[in-house]
Amino acid sequence: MSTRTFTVGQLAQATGTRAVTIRYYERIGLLPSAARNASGYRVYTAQERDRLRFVRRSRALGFSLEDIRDLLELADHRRSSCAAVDAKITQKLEQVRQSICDMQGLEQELERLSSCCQGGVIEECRIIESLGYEPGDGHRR
Amino acid sequence: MSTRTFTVGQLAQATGTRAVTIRYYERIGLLPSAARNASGYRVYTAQERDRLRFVRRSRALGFSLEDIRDLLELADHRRSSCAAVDAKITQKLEQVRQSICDMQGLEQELERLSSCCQGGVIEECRIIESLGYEPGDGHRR
DNA sequence: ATGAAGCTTGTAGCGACTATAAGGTCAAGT
DNA sequence: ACTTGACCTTATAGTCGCTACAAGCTTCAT
Repeated sequence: MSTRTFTVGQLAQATGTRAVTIRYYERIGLLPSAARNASGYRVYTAQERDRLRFVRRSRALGFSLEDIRDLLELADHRRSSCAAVDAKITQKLEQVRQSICDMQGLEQELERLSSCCQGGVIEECRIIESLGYEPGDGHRR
Repeated sequence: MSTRTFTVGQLAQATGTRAVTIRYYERIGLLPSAARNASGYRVYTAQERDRLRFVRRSRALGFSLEDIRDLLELADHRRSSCAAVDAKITQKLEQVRQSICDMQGLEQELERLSSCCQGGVIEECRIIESLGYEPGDGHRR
């Protein structure tokens, strides 16, 4: 049995998180209060490392800390249905797909703007014009 | 000649911005300090409306307020080359494309996770497992 | 005259960190 | 034994782009 423990810095290393972020997660109650050694240093177990990994992977998938709080709560009830978990995943998937669409809209608009730049001066710039701006004559010589 | 003026609320209406946001833009110096009428209300001209429109369209394209500060500075120098403007657009386009790629990665990962849910209980849930979490036995009956 | 809507200012809050300060602890080297 | 440097502790404030709230003044329609 592995009884390896971690300091906050080692846990940071092992999970690709910053130590300050780990303390932040503890402060907001996303992670439980860590045990302390004689001099007050936080001490973590492999299980806590896994929990943090779960948090970080969920974050990387786009879940908010509130979402993750819910996911952890769900995950801790081993005998409950995982339908709620799947629902969360599906919902996030929908959000991500919507974001992709939005971004593709931006991409097209930026392409259009870029292509209409002929390399002249601001005064005739179609980009600025396209963005709805007619600068004043403060600098018109 | 149109000498129409706007109150902050009318400007909000005309540009799809909230009045508080307009005041916020003024406070951080993104928009110049507005003129005031006798009772201290802000009074805007059509030119200021256009400037705000430019800000909002740029925001909608994904530019940060700092980016927009730069764009406005560029746009106000009518005789300068618009190469710098085009560079900003191109750079943002690259960022947007990168974001789309990232999001598509997320999309795939979420699809994979969702498809591996067989509708059982958390204990056997591949989703939770895939996210690197092995819950403790606090709830194991 | 009254009430609602709109304006003013200032301050505090959101999410998810990040940065800074001021100090305590530990291991290694001299 | 002492110093150095890396690590740990706490608390507080800052980031971005707003949003919300409070407390009061103005304008407008009824």
